[in-house]
Amino acid sequence: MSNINITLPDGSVKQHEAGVTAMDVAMSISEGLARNVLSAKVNGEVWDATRPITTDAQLTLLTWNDDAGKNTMWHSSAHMMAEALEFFYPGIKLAIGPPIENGFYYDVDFGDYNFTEEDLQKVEKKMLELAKAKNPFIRKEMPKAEAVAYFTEKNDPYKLELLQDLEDGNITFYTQGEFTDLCRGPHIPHTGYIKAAKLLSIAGAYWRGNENNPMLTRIYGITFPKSSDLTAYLELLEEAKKRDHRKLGKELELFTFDDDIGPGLPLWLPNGAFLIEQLEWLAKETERKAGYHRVRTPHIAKETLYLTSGHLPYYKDSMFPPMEMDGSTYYLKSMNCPHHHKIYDASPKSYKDLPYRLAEYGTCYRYEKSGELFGLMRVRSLQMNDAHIYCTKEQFEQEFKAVNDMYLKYFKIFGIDKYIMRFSTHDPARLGKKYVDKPELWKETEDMVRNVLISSGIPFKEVPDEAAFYGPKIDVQVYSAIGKEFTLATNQVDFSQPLSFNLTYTTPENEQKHPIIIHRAPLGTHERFIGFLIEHYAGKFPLWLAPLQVKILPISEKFNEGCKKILQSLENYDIRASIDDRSEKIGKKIRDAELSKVPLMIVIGEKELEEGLVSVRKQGEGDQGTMPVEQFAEAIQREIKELLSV
RNA sequence: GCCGGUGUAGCUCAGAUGGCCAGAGCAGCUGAUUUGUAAUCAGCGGGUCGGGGGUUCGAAUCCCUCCACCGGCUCCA
Repeated sequence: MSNINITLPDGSVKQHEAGVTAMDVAMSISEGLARNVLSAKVNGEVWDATRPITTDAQLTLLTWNDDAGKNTMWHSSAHMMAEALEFFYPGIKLAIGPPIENGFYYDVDFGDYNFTEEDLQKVEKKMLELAKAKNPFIRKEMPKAEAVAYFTEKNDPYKLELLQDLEDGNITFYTQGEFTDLCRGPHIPHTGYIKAAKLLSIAGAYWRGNENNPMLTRIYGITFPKSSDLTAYLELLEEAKKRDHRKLGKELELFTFDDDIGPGLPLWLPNGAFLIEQLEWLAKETERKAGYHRVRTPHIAKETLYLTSGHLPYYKDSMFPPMEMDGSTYYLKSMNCPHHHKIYDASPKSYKDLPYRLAEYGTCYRYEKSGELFGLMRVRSLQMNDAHIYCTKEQFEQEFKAVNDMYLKYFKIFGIDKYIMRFSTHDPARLGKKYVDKPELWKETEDMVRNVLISSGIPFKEVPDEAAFYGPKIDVQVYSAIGKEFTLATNQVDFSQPLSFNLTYTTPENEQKHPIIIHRAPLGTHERFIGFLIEHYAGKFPLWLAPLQVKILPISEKFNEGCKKILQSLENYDIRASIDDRSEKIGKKIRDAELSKVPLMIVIGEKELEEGLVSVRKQGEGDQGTMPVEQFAEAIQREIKELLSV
């Protein structure tokens, strides 16, 4: 047996016999480490920790602390769940069972059986039994013909379909206990690594994600190497539920839905409307300083507008149905762009007018399919922080960068630090179908955007075939407290609509040229942005946003009159306050104020009124001691200023 | 739109197997109390049991249908 060199992440090289496994290497380091190894990265590829290594290799041992290690365990867990399912429901057909961000799922065709939540528990129990058995995962390479024969015998059309796309010589099977599956791997050494399992939910899912394919039953689950991890995870889920914007929106009286108004059409209650006005104020201030003009446009327009813009053929199905009026067809607007283009075009433009920036909190209506609606995050009526910048090619870089800087400024104000910029480009194969057929312009604008992104040092991820039909776009992806990923804001480049609308400007050489358009919406829509903020802040809005900033709590009704004077002084400082003048005990008033998440409370009794002081209490933090009213008010003003000047 | 689930008072929820006037807590209103840092006491009002249709002597409960919401899938200019 010859020796091979194993290079570890710290750069050290160890000699081992060829055929050594990652597990053997781990053992040679320490037994404790070996117990935690789930899989291993061998020359960049994730392998079973028990798979023999026959050549010199870079080796990274993967444990629960590595995403790849977690994925290995969850992937193995999906297999184990499949084994448990086959135990109870022989003859079911299995589709795919991958690991996901939090756990794993398996798509299953149960035939006529209706698998419900009640069935989850016994499957869960069986899984734990299988885990205890410490069944090893055994990898086996398989010729394609043999694999096809196996699944033909097993009568599993889904696996056979998957096999069609796989190359012969590249097919592996994994077996653990009584279960064998077509699988690329890798897997954990044996099922005993799984100490806790929870099946979370059941859902329908189309085979291969195509809505024309049959619907399978998807079972979601999660497993852990320690049962305390599971408990912690379930607590986290509970916490997330408390932050759900739909729940908090009701509790804090921000918005509501009504059957007679219609699905996806939020009604903004006074507190929610206040948030909207604060955001609009912020946007207006920011955009004024950045040289935008504010405009206003109607909520409907003629069909001809959307034919010119080219939106109609792409989006007809997701627009509200048309209205016939006076011999013309009208649509509720689902985007503001063409309206703004018409404003640009209302008068001739010269190069001296550019960049020309038009901003509007525009109200749009989109017919989202009923199943796609989701609280405030996906709605049918929305108010967008929209603007369009018309500029020359030479101005593009600077304008685009300014827009990006505005995004970053907003993120700082709101303390959003977990986000990614997703740069969506076109797919040349779909020119003329999904994308306007201008290959050279696509390349040019995509290069321009990419260059700005690189030169400004903003981290981004490039995704092909996700662009808008008229140009590449940058989406800002954020993560809500309940773990869902959302596009919060979007930023697009458009070389196409200036041509469709024949928008031009006069150059210094007295020629007519088309501008480039930047579409941008850093605060997205009120609906989604506020939905996100509710979860982001868990309903505890920062002082400048909080609809009510201070709740004044008199110790007893005797002091209500005195509190009115304090209220008056706070109002003179533009502070939003109100008095709890009910005949309740102070403990009750504090409790109610705390639950309503008002950021500041002041407790007022005989002592305070005599000395001209207020006893300050912060939401969630308790008693802060006493201070003069003026000092309290100035502290609030100072904090707000700091929050907004980033 | 598709698969599965849910729908009882403003909110959170009880109401096996169909059977006296459909209940509780919180919130609301009225009164008493006049309170020192997370729930004072008493009384009162409030419900087409999501809508419609059916089965039955009798339906919140069983069946059909529509609507809305929830978990996903698909989609997201």
